[in-house]
Amino acid sequence: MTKNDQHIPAPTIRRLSLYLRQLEMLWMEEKKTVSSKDLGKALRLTDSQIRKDLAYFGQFGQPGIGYDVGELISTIRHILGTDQTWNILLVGAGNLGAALSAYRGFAKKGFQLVAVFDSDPKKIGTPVPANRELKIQPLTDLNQTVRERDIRLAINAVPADAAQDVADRLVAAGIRGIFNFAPVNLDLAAEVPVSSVDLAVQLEQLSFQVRLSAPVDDRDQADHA
Amino acid sequence: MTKNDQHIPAPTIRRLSLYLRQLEMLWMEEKKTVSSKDLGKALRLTDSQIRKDLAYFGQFGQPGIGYDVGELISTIRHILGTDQTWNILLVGAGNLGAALSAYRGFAKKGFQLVAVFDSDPKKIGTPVPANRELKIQPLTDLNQTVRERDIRLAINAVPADAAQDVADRLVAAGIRGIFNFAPVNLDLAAEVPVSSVDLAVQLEQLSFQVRLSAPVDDRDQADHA
DNA sequence: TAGTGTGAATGGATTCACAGCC
DNA sequence: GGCTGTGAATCCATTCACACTA
Repeated sequence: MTKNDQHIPAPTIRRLSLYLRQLEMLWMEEKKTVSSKDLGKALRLTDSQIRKDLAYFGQFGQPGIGYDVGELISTIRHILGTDQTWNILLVGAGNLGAALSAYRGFAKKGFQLVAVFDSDPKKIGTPVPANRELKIQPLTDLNQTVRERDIRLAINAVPADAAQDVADRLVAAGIRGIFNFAPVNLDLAAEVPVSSVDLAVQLEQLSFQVRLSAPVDDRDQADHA
Repeated sequence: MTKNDQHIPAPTIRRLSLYLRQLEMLWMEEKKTVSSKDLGKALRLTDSQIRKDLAYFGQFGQPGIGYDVGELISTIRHILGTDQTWNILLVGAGNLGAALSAYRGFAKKGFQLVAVFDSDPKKIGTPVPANRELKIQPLTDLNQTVRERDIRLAINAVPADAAQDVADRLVAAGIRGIFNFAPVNLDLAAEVPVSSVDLAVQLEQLSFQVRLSAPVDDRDQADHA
């Protein structure tokens, strides 16, 4: 599928998801084609960057016209692997876990939550809020469920001190990729990709950027914007 | 504070947060010093990268010894701006908002949630779950509350179709940085930094990486790992 | 005319390699 | 011996510029 298996830059892959999101919006608005310039304006990227990114995977554009929105959506979905449905599981039925299991955005992209696990004996067997077909399972079910439901991706939403242990068990059970919410560095075999979101770290990054643009320093607020 | 206001690469800033997280762990374990090599091993980075990152801000290391853990923690906190407390607010008291308002990790890093807003009239005035001191406020309170509580950062956890409107109102109210959970590109003035987390996009990225390392293609699973 | 695809040029970030210090 | 700080070299990603096409 890719043009001849050269190496594709990681930033390109990240942007592909953004292109897709924007293209899906255009599709809703019944736009049939879009140029790299227009896409770039919406996403604050240069047009040449978009063309180069897409060119890694083939030639989809029509000179003078632009890209076909529908075709490009299918293509990017295929590249990213979301043209098929992925079964996913969730470990950790706390506050965050509950919110994630209720989130509709996953299913919209083809990620189907098919199992929820927790280590708290009091929670085992209780239904998952906002997804009444699922019951919370014990971690001892992990291997069997992963095999039976052909699950490749897992969301890890347990507290920091349990995260590494849970991650190890996920990998042992056959999980191939982990979406990690615990504020720790998971130490896993390199073949198991990990995508981490550390909520507090993100805020920290914001606070830095805010201070850059607003040199408040050690004094009280100076309100000359 | 920085060594003479040269430009600091964005990736360096991102890594600073990871260094800090790791250093705080070492601090718990009562490690007094750490070398760039050790830090690098834990975070899967090269030692020279860590030294270069830190050198942007001054000279903290001792040749032959390494870096003083406690001192480096204070320094990075100061650089990132988290040596002081930031008041933050949250808009959107749905599932995700509830989980975020219950999250302890923010306070641990010095981010104090002091107000929660929602547009649903039925929710106005009800207490915030897991934070009984706060009551959900209407968006019309925004300007006043931001001013009175000196809030600079906002978490935007409203549905996609409301996100841009809410973001505009946040900026108008004086918010300086937005942590955005809606799966849309916010179009804001460049001076207002935005840090976005799109949960579905992250899973998409994972699915791509999994397919890279596990060429399953269009056939059934091939189980020669 | 409007817009793609792509080699060449540029710009940034990472790694190397080593002088200097504990 | 162990480790930092930093110029130089390398590597990688982005942007430029233009031939080419509808």
